[in-house]
This record gives sequence, structure tokens and C-alpha cells, in this order.
Amino acid sequence: MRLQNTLTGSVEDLVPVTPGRIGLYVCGVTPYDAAHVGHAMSLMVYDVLVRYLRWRGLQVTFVSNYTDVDDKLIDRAAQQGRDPLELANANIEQWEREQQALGLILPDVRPRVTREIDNIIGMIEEIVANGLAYVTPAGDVYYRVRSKADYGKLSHRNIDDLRTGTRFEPGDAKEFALDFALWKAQKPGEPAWPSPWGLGRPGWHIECSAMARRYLGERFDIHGGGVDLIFPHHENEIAQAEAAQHAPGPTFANIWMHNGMVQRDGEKMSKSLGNVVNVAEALDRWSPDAIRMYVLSSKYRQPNNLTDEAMAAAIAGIERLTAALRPGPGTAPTTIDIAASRARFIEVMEDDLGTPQALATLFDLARAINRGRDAGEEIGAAQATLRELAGVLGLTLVERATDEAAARLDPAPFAKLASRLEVACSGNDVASTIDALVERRIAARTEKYWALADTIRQELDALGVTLEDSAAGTRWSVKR
RNA sequence: GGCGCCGUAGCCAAGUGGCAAGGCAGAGGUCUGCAAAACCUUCACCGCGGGUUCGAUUCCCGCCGGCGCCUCCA
Repeated sequence: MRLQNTLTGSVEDLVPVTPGRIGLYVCGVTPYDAAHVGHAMSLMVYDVLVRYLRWRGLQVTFVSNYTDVDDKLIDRAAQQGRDPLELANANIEQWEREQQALGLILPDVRPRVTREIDNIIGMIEEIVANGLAYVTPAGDVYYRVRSKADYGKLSHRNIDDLRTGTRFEPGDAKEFALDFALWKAQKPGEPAWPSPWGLGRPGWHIECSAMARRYLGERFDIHGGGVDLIFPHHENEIAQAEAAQHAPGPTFANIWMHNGMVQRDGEKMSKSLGNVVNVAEALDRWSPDAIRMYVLSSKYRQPNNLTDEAMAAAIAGIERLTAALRPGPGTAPTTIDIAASRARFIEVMEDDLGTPQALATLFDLARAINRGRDAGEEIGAAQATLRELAGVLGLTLVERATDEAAARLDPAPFAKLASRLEVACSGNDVASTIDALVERRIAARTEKYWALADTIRQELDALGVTLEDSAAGTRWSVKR
């Protein structure tokens, strides 16, 4: 497989450090608030990567952290009069429930800063011992950015090009404005842990370096995250990891993978802009498959503009793929080239996770299946392949449960319709009411009483229920 | 100001130095008692201006427009 490496700027072969195994580290969230669609998209990209690699037979260790001690978290907790760690726990629990609802694979290891303090302190000590960090009288520890000439190699910038004068406030204790905290001395009221430098807590970037090294080793395969993390977060992670390095040679992640941002109305979705869509809201409006279809329909590195139109297209696309899995009675030998679909799917996925093209192969296969069904061919094997490949992308392609969808409709108009047509109504059970109406219509059709049959169809359609007649009977579904 | 990304049909979105995937929407047709679904057909010369080339949407330069990072951020 080839992946674009931010570090080198080129697409490179993924050559496992340990044959047959892949270590993947992805920066997780700072749980000071509910997760939003951007977080979901990010994790979904790596979820697909993991699914694909495992499908190809590699043993993947997927690590993603929670930064559960941080300035923002402390501020937010203070505003709400809560304990910061309790706030973090609550948000993590919610986010993990949402990850499962979204069909995301939970990372194998989900370390938290607050449970890794010793590990982090150990790494800071190594950096200090190597002379690449310094301790201030107040008990802060700073990484000395100027101590390594190649600082900036990931984000491809020079220290001197950064707008340090206008944007950074050089602290009194810092030697240089860009130096960043490895350890922050405790301020009143803040959570703190004992360390060789006194009470305090880890700085923002060190946790990822320490946890990645602990769970994946000093050198591992892939480090992922949003493009907004390239600088300074990932740049600093590299600096720290190399500053604490034991063995000579290349260190830390071989490939740096970065996903684009989800945008809303053409702008980055972020809390400061007030344009976020929370995961909870998204799940309320759209199915996990539709959200995934939307995310995977563009290249992972590109920004993805979340619009109602885009989601409508994603929903329709999912329905198309799902419908292709409906059984066909045919028995004639099929001409569908399953092997070609599979090969094409692998080819595009191997090429830097080409999910848009992978989806195209799924749609092509779906068309072939539908054509085969119409031609009376045996399509079971092709459908199994479609299901399998969709599964590699994390798509479930399950028919929406009609009862569940119906339960979200207002029962009143259905009861009214049933009463008008003198059909027994089951009170608030919309699904049963629809079933009864459909039964009445089937009877009407049998009698060739088309006027009533059409009335029932049209009235239900107006209420958001679509009927489909076929040899197998009448199926109904709730429009989205 | 520095670094980087993007500009492809009504919308979303891939892609390649040699007649531009896929999805949604639209149009016509087949099927259907009528529909729906499905199938068939149809729908772009790739922001603008130069250059390189036998040939550029694809490479180079400039311009215009949009976005991201440089501060917390998936």
C-alpha cells in the first residue's frame, strides 16, 4: 500500500517496521466538550485504514489517546463548577458510545494522559538529561526548539519564518518564544502530580510522544491526525521523540498521514466559529452509513464541505447500494466479473486510500448486480462480494428498519387516514397502521379497485411513506 | 508576511501528458393497472492568461478566486 507522507511530501510504500504488523497512532480528542462531525470524520478515515489493512491480513495495533488534562478542559470545568477529570470522563464515555453508534472501531489502546503521568515524566527526564530541555525557577520545563537544526521538517517551515513577534508572547522564563512546555508547574486550583520539578502537569505535546513510544515502540509505521495538528503539535511530537531517542537512526513514525477538515459553508468547523455539528446531532439526522458515505466520497486529505445537498446524495447512494443486495430469484449463470471488481477495489485502496474510487467500484458492481437480477442471473456471489467490500469500508448496507423509522413519524395523520378509509387503526403504532393500510390496498388491487389503491398510495406518499409493488408483495419504506 | 492546499458538468467528487471515474439531481425511454425500484440512453472540453510539448485538464510561470496552518483545534 502507498500513502502520502507529510514528512517527505510524497506518496510512499508502506513498509512495516515489523513484517506483517502495523502500528498506527492517531491523535485523539481533548474531551472538554462533545465530539463533533469533524472528530468523527477524522477517526473514520483511520477506521477505514485499519479495516482495510486487517482485511489484507496485516495485524494492526491501533492507538488513539485522550488528552484529559489541558488548559481548555480546566477552564471549561471551572466555568461549569465541575471537576476537570470528571468532565473529561463524562465526555470520553459519551464519545466512545458515539463511536460505536457510528460504527467506528474503537482503537485497541486508548491511553489517557492522567493514567500515563509516570511514563510522561520519564520521557521528559530523558529529554532534560539529553540537554534539549531546561527547567525554569518556577518549575516549568521547556523544550529548547533551537537545539535541533531540523526543527520544522514536518511542517516544512523555518523557525525564522514564523510570526513570533506578533503572535507569540515570549514568556519571561522562556529562552525563546517558540520553546514549548513539556511540564507546567501547578497553578492554584489546577490538577497536579508530583514530579522531579515539583507539582505540575504535562504540557500539551509530550503525551502523544510518550504514549506512542510506550505502546508502539520508538519507531512505528503510521502517525495520523488532522492537518491542523501538523504545526505545532506533530512537529513538537517529533522533536520530543527524537530528543529522547535511545537508538540511533530514524525514529518515531515512518509515515505521517493527515486528514482534511470538515467544513460548514466553506469554513472549517470549529467551536470558535460556532458552526459545529455535534456527533449526536448528526446521528439524529443521518444514518451511520450515510455519514460514512459522505466522508468516504472525497479523498481523505481534502477538506469536506458538509451540506444538506451532500448528505442527501450520500443517503441516496447508500439506498442504491443497499437495494442492490435485495435477493433475486435468478438461476442463470452470471457474467458479472467479481474478480475484476475485487481487484479494482484493492488497486484503488492501495493507492493512498482511494475511497472515492473504491466507492465507484461498489456502484459499478451494484449496477452489474441489478442488471444480472433483471436478466434472471444468479447474483448471490456478486452480492456477497459487494457486501464484503462495503464492509471493508465500514458500510453495513442494512435495510433501514421500517418499524423504527415509522416510530419517528407523527401517528395522528396516519390514524386520520385509516379512519377515513375505514381501516382498523392501531393507535400510536404507526407501522401497524401502515401495514393495515397496505393490506387494504392489496385487497383493492386484487379487486382491481384502482381508485382506492391509488388513493392509499398517494396519501401515504404525502405522509412520507413510499410503497413498492413487486412479485414478492408490497414493501413500504419511510422517505428521508 | 511565511508555509501548504484547492478551483473539473446544476450539486458532490475522482483522475490522467493523447478522445474526463462514480454519486446526486435533470431529460427521454423500457418495465409497471398507476407508481416506486431497477435497467437503457442522454448531460463537462476541466478558473483566466502565457510557456514547454506532436499533443495539457494533467508539467512550468503569472494572475484571479477560495480554504487551511503559522494561537487551542480532528
